[in-house]
Amino acid sequence: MNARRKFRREGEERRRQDLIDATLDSVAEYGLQGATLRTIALRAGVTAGLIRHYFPGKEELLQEAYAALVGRMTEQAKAALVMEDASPRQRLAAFVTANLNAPIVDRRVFSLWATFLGRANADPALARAHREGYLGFRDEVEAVVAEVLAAEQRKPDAGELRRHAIAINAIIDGLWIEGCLAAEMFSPGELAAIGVNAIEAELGLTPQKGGNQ
Amino acid sequence: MNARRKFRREGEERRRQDLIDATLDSVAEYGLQGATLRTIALRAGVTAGLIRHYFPGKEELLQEAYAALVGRMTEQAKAALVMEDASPRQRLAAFVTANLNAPIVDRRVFSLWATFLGRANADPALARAHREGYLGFRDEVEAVVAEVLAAEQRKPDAGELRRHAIAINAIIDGLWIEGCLAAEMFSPGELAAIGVNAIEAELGLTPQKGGNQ
DNA sequence: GGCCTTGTTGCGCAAGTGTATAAATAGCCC
DNA sequence: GGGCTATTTATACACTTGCGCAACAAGGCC
Repeated sequence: MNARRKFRREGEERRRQDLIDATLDSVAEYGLQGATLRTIALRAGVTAGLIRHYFPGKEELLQEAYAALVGRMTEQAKAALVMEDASPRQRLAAFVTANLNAPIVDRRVFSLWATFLGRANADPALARAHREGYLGFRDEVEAVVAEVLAAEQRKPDAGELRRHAIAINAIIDGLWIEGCLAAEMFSPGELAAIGVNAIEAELGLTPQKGGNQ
Repeated sequence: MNARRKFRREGEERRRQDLIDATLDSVAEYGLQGATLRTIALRAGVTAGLIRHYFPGKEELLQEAYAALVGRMTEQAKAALVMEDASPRQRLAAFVTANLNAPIVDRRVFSLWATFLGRANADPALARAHREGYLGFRDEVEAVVAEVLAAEQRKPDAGELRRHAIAINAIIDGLWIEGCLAAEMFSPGELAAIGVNAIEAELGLTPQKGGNQ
């Protein structure tokens, strides 16, 4: 009796990923305070002590988890931009639509985003991780906007371009938040439609017949 | 030696407010995990045991603190709407401008907002407090938008009005976040100008000469 | 001024935390 | 199949946490 628990050895990268995923799950469900090493380990199917074999401490685990989250979010968001043979305007619309539907609009992701961002004030490492992801996102927006306006024969100066990008970024972020916090208040696709309309109005694009395809 | 600490008796309401303020300060500075009863009490200038004289437990203290925060935020936000002798369009612009400048655009407030919202997923009481403040805000937006459009002789149906309010709310929220997280990236008044422009574009208002007063 | 109420302190406690470390065993190499 | 090693478990530890409770004293009341 009192037999020692059976276990399997996993590859290093696999185990690290499992621990990071378990961390994100725990934070999303119980918050930062509820995400203890024991909770995380339980969810990952290991014992708490193992975590220190892969991470110097809890803080580093949390930082890596946040970095992973930001990485996945921006990766998914940008993925919608790689459409070949599409007009800039269509690509912008597709980008907005992708960012205002599942899986990006998601309560769990929002909960994680807010939780970590709340600590960014006190933790420079988290603040940096956020800043990098955010600026990358906005650069992407600015690039597409430039293409859209160029296709319309318009030549905005740098300041105008920047202000458009800021506004469009705000529209996407704001709608994303509304969708995450109260998904049941919107019909499917409604947020995306509102977003595309608002953004095309911001850019002064003339509405296309049939709404927006 | 070992003298007992001197203290003053405060009025009940005053002490409760002090404790709530100390709680918000602690959460903003150290996050939810760092906001321990002892930290809060230290900042309030009392000992930890006293907190239980005013609140059933830590959870209730946090909930009341969040409710107080939401109340103050929406109160400040709505205050900009009570301008007499101003056109609806001017009132809308004033509302947007007020929401995109200090003291509403503030790192500390954002940190608190994000921290509590991150836990709203798991804590229904926090979720309710947020929902109430949010819906009140959006109703306010919708009412002003209705006035603005009426002044332009336009008669939007309920759905159109709702979509405008959603978009405008998103613009304000999104710019608010950008401002809170990276205030140094924007010149004074820039965010408000971007917001007013975006919102007037959303509503299809013709630009007024001299930009927006 | 002395008493009485109750706001307030100070201390203790059990539960839970992150970390340290020794003991065990899974799985590869030969 | 028998070691070797590094992954994994298990346990211990010092510390912090929220909470309970008894003693104390501040300040109103007579």
